[in-house]
Parts: sequence; structure tokens; C-alpha cells
Amino acid sequence: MSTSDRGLHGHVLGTLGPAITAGEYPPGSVLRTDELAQRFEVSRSVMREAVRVLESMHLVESRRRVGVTVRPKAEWNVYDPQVIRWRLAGADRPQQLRSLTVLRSAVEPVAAGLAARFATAEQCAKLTESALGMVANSRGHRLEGYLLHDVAFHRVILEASGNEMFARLGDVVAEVLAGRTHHEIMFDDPDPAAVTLHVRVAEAVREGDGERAERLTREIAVGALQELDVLAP
Amino acid sequence: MSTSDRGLHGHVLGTLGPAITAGEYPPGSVLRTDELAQRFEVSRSVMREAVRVLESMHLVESRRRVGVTVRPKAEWNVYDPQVIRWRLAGADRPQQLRSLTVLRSAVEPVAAGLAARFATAEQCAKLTESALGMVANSRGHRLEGYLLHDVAFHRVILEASGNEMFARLGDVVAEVLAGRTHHEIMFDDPDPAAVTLHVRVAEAVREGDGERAERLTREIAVGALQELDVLAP
DNA sequence: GAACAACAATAAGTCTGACTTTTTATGGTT
DNA sequence: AACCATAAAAAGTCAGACTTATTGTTGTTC
Repeated sequence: MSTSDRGLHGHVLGTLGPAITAGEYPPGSVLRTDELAQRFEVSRSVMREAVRVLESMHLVESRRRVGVTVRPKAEWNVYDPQVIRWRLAGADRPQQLRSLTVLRSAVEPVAAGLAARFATAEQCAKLTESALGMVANSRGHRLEGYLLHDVAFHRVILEASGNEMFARLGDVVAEVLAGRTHHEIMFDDPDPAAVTLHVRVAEAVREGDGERAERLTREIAVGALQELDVLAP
Repeated sequence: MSTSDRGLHGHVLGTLGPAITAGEYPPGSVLRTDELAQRFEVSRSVMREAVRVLESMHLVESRRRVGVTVRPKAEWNVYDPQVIRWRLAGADRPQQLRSLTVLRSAVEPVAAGLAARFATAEQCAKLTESALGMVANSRGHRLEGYLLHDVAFHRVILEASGNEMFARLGDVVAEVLAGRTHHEIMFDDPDPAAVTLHVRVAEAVREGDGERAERLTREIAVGALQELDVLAP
């Protein structure tokens, strides 16, 4: 599933990465490549490759005569999709979900405003289709179908914005929405008001009304933030 | 300077990474580890570690019997600080600068709004100090001094927001501001209106007026976007 | 006793060569 | 034309020897 389960190297990463992001090794902890290689029963070459990747994520720092030291959380590359996945799967899942939702609330309204100006005909069509799909699955515990269209909707918005940085947040948003559906919140059926807002955003984008698209998307964001506050005040 | 100039491995990365992000190898291009190792005059182990890191950035994909293929730009981890630095140093610097500025325009206003609620006394002090520093250096070609305080100002805002995802954009903003000062734009002296806005943002944050801080920061962002549009319409 | 210089220990860094495994292309058979 | 066996290619893995930078220690000197 995860992009990094290929090969021994991927397996090591898939174990050590989550352990570090979960805080099992507090900042400043020192690991030694040789010892890790023994523990995971892999050769030093494999272990070194794994450490190099962790280093490129700024999770650890490797120094001669010292070893591999774990860096403080404030230095991690928290935008790395792999790091995000690890953290979402681990102990500070709530905090991660929270900070990602705040990020969404900042980015998506602006993205929607841009989408209204730059979306292609196909993107408008896909957007409307997704919104209608959400409506169709909004009643009667059809959570999976709803999620599918919800993800598609936000993906289109982010891509249609024409900004590559926004577009690359599509996976993150997908992860957040999936998390919300499968774990924490999500009572019986989605909030009808939110569903309506999506439909209206699709309309605004289709009509090229950037300001309205932005304002409506901001309302959706406020709703998402409130959902979080209700759960963990 | 760049975090990755340590060791042979770092040197290889520092050459191959920029080459790829600059588009020297079009998507789908196939490289072979052994050939690269020869070209860079390093051992296969070193080359493999470099490739692993590039793979973790989603710049390339390594497959058996095929080789190391360059991935399309749309799949790159564009939030990786290293990738951002490489792209800012390369050919599509303008586009990168553009998309980063748009990202700033979305994030910073929200961050300022949160900062008004969560900033500590020290952060407020540092913010005011930075704003005054900008004023003091705003006339008479004191660009370096101005830049220093400008970077500090935006860093504090992002950190004081209390959101780790925002905080980690501090380096990116620093890079954008430095780029603006040293390369492209920036006529004789900074726009006086922008300077004033920074002072007023500091005020708003100090007074805990989130809404005003957000609105004012959005004005700053609009100015930054206009600067770009003026330069490349 | 403090400052400093020489030294030794340590863990990462590097290289080499042999071997394994997966995947793709080839070519022959029905 | 479809299919299976085979071969080739490149990444993946391993083991061991060697190099180098860094740090802590020891010993010398004032």
C-alpha cells in the first residue's frame, strides 16, 4: 500500500519511520547504524539507505563518531506525504488531523477562488458531477460513496486552481477526509448544510464567480473546524 | 551551505537533484545506477543512497530490470525544502516564486489571525521589534537590513500561529523574500504602504484582534501578488 | 590547576566484488 | 496468433575490508 513497502529497505523504513514520528525515540536519542542493521536483520547497506531517507526527511541527522541522532519535531519535513501518513497512523493523529484541517481552511478557499477563474470545461463538469454525487450519497449511511465524491470534489478544486503547490495537497486532503470518515467524527449522515455548500461552490466556479466560490468554501472550512472543536474542545 | 553537501553522497545529490528539477531529464527518462556511478566517479553504494533520496522525494522511481525513471513534475514532493531550493536556483525559478507567493497569500493571513489569539508576550515583542526594524531600514537603500527584519516578522507570525504546518513554512517565506530582494524585483526602496501595513499587523496581533490582523495581512499578500503581476503579467 | 597538544577509540563513510531476484524481452512451439 | 520456456538486464542484497572525521582522554607544560 504505502509507496515504500518495496524491498527490505522499504520494510525497515515502514517500521522505523512510524516509530520515530510516534516519539518512541525522543529528540536527541542516538541510534547506531550497525545496531539497527542487526535489529532489523538486514545488511548495513540497506540500513544506510533507510537512514539516508530518514535524514532527507529531517527526522534524523547522521554524524561521524556520534551516530544517528533523532531531530526535534520542529525540524521534521511535516509536508512529506510519507511523514504525514506515519503521523496519521500513530499517536499524535489528533494533532496532525487538526493542523492539517487548519491548513485546509487557509488554502482551499483561495484555491476555489482561483479555480473559478482557471477551471477548464472538463474540470467544471467533474466538479458538478462530484457535488451531485455527494448529494446522492448524503442520506442513508452511504458513507463510502459520499467520501469518494467528497475527495474528488476537493481534488478538482485544488488542481483547477492552477497552482502546483495547491494541487499537491490533494493527497493530504484525501487522507484527512478518509480519516474523518473512518475513525473520529462522522455521525450517521453528513451535515446537509455542508452538502449544499459544495453544490453552491460548484455553481460559483462554473459561473466564474471567484469571490463567491472563495466565500462559500470558507464556510465549508469553518464547518470542518467546528467539527474538530466539538470533538476535542 | 545546503544541508546536503556533506560527503560524496551529498555532492552527487547536489548535482543530480538540480539537474532533474531543471528538466534536464524529461519525465520518463531512464537512468542506470551503474552508469551514474561511473559518471560521478563514486561507488555504487554511494550512488544507490543518492537515488534512494531522490526516490523519497518522488523525483524518480526505481524499478528492477528497468532502471531509474524520472517522474513527471506533477508527482514531485514540491514541499520538500531541498526541492524548493533546487527549483529556485534553476530554470523555473519564476514559476516557483509565483506559486510560492500564491501559497503565502493563502496561508499568512490565516496564520496572522491565529497569531493574534495565541502569540506569547515575547512573540509580540519580537514582532513589534521586527516591524520597527523594517521601518528603520525602509529608506536609503538599506535592503539587507530591511530583508532581515522582514523575514523575522513573517517567521514570528507563522510560528505564533501555533500551527506546526504553518511554522514550517518559515524557511520557504525566507527564501522567497531573499529571492525577491536579491534577484528579481525590488526597486530602490520598499513600498511605504507595505511597511505601514506590517506595523499595523503587529499592532493588531498585540491587541489580540485576529480579524484585523488577518485582513491587514491579506492586504500585504495582495501587494506581493501585484508585484509579481507587474513583473510578469 | 588550567590550558593545550598528542593520541587513541569510535562510528559513519566509502569501495569492491560476488551473488540473488524480479521483470521484461526474445524466440520457438503449437 | 497465442502461449510458454528461457535468457538477459538491471536493481537489490550481502559481507568484509579499509578510510576518515570527530570526540574524549591522556599527558605535558606553564
